[in-house]
Amino acid sequence: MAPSCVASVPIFSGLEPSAQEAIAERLVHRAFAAGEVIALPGDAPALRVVHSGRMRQSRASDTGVEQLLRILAPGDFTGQGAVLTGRREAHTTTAMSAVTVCQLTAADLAAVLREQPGVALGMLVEVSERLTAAEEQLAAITGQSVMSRLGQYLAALAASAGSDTIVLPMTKRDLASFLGTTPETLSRRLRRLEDERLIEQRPGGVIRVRAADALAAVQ
Amino acid sequence: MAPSCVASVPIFSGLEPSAQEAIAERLVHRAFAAGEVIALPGDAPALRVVHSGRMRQSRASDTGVEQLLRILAPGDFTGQGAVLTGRREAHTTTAMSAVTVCQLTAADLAAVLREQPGVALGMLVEVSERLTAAEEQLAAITGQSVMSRLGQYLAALAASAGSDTIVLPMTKRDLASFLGTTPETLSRRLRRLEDERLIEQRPGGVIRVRAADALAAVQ
DNA sequence: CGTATTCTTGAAGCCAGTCAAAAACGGTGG
DNA sequence: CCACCGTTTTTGACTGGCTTCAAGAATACG
Repeated sequence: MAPSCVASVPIFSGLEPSAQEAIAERLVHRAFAAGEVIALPGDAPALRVVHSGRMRQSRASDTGVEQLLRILAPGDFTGQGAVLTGRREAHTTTAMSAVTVCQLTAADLAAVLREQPGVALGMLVEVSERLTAAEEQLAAITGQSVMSRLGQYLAALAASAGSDTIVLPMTKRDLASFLGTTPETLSRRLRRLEDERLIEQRPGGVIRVRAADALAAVQ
Repeated sequence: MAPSCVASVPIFSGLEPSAQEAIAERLVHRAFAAGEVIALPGDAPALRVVHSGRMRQSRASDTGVEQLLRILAPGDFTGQGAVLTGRREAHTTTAMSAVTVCQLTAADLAAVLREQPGVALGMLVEVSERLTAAEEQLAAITGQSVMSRLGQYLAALAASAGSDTIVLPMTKRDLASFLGTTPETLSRRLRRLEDERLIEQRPGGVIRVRAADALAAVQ
């Protein structure tokens, strides 16, 4: 399992076999059951790469309101913020399903980055994309209504799925947190989109997008 | 000026003199007057390092509301998002004062990153910190009141200045945008903080913090 | 010293949050 | 296969923080 893990991870897969083996030796594998906590704020820094399953990452504000930041799928990594800056972990990470992760301590990651310059570049590209996404979301939350954010989210989901029937990749409660609102408001906005004939809801978080263009342009 | 520019920039300053010279040859220097636009959404990607002066970076939502993302001081860089992912520039960057920048095209940055592995690592650390900051702000905007965000901002400013008298590093209009609110609301909240004897406002954006602890804990 | 911004203040309206409870859903064991 | 239970989701009523629009005051700058 160890070598296949390294090979399946984008930031390591481009390396030569000998380099991959060196990394595999340092990696620690861990498994978590659905719902289990993988990391809490204040934990020691560690780079974690998802091998299988999905995990959710959130951050609580001072008042306790939780903001869902992202969902990590196989190949995605997390923990670079704490590892690179020497701070403690700032996020809460939990397993959404049964999850296996490959873990690297701060010291081991430092060694890998020194020996394998390509890894830093791969991580840099990924972190840059996340930063752009976070900044886009910041602008959307301060400048657009919940209705508008929801419409764009659903339109984007349909576009990336290449189908007009989509399955929400998380519970509606989580989607509300991700969009920066409450489950009550999300429910009402979905209802309004249905009333306006832009979507059609079916059980199990299945949504049929009837007018993607209009959905992405909702105010 | 060219060599001193490379030496004064954190992501390049650690390199050997010969490497710095190689980078200096690729750098293009540009100067901007206060208020001038340095980059607009849709511009061709380029890595820009601030040499002198300060510039502001913002992002507009679909409805036109502007979100101030950050202010760049000498040594800070921008444009990595577009350069690394091959997309077009997403932010608006303007000069707050007279500004000189060192610029690197996407192709030249790629060459530098290939030849100088240490640069990618330095950029990775910086971009990671920005991502953490953006995520923190995201959680603050969805989970805390304007009052609370303002209190924490002022307390942090006083702490980093090491003094109880601080000068706002931007106009109040910009601060409102940065905090995700409007100038009107910011004005009212500052007034309330004065009424509660937590701060004291003086002309020119000068604020005396009278109770930093209470300020950081305001709800 | 005049003028354009920036900032402040007032009044009114609305979007979204909160609290509360009913309804729907999904999984489980008998 | 179906009744049961906990969770998720929905709906209703209400509240409130913030935004908006508008106009006046203060400030900065040429």
